[in-house]
Amino acid sequence: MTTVTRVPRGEARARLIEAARSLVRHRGFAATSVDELCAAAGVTKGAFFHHFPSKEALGVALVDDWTAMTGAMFAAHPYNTKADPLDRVFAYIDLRRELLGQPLPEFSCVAGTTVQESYETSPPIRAAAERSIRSGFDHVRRHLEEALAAHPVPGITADSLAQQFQVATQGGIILAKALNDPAPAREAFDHLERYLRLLFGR
Amino acid sequence: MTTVTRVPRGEARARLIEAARSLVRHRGFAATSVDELCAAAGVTKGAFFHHFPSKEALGVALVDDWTAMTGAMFAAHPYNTKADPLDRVFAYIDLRRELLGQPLPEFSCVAGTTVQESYETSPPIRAAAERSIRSGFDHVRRHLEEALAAHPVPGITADSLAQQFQVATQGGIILAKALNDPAPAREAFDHLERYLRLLFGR
DNA sequence: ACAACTATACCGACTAGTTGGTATGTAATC
DNA sequence: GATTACATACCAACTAGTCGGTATAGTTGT
Repeated sequence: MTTVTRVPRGEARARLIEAARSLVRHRGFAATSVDELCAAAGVTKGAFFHHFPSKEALGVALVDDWTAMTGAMFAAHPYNTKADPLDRVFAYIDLRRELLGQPLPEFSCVAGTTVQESYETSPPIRAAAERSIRSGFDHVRRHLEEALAAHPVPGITADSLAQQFQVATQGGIILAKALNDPAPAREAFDHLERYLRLLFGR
Repeated sequence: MTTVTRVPRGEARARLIEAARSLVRHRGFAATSVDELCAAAGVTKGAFFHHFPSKEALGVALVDDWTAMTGAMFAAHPYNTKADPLDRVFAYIDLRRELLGQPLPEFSCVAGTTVQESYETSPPIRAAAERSIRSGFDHVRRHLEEALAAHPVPGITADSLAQQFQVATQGGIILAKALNDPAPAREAFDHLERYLRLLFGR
């Protein structure tokens, strides 16, 4: 007697995205089949193609959901309340380092993983990844703008500095995957912090 | 009358790796089929499985070939002859920035792309990517060791600093792919150079 | 010098299983 | 009673990998 615990009506879409987030982080997008996705979500193919016109469309939805998820997480964090903008930036770095305590597939970035496979093959997914990455450095950019307004550094823009946060994040993840060790990802933030302290004279 | 220009005997293996390098950079490993690989190399499936026991084996060969290729390229470059180790490091950064002048798929890193898809699904490919990444920062590490010996910086090791070169490289590539623009990759090296100048007081 | 043998390099048809996607049906909800 | 939210059965195309065969190069005995 197999207990057919069905996914409650209305939850299929969310479950599919959840399953996709996990599977894509572990295996990548191309290597994850629609059938696997459905099995992991506890849903049939009918449900899949009811909610998404294609696998590609799920990819876009996945990345956009990721953008919203991470955005909400960073926006809700108490580090935003600190008075000094540079303190907020350093607290943000602390937060990112904390995230690296989880197992590797748990801190890997859905947008970063996805864009590697789709930047040429799927414009819609690439565009979604771009939105995600941009939203990522928009978070720090505001704090950096404030910090630079109070303490200008010649030749440095908030924009290009904010990009370095994503460079450290994404580069750190790849190193961690290649060396099978989260340490280099952590060190990437150590160096970024030191760089900022040198720039701002802290 | 179709001119069946056959690949000369003995070249099939090299052609397959060449084709793989190109296709993987454009589409990723999982999304590239063995049939596509053979077609691009101008070779049949018999040749493929004569030289490689599996698609995974080709992946390993591809990444190892990549390691040898890039290693030889950096080793042969004139920047190695400069007297001052830090000058060598800066010249290396210049070289990397120059490479970013090519179209995106041409400067993307085979190891970085591959490890994203295979770090959990294929231990042999992940191991090959690890070799590649390590060989990548071994190049700069020697120069950094010399530079640090002459001008020690408290709390900084050549190893962890060398890793930052790969972080900048890999992170820059992902940003470039996501934003569809090589500029952030170049800026990653600008910031890395400024960081080094601050650390070493140049 | 040449035939006989062996090993390597490659060809191309085939297969069993998987792929993304569809067509049609049915139960719940508005 | 119409729309939404699924389930099930199905399909053509493609997947990695196999297998019997052939063409070429190297080796060896005479």
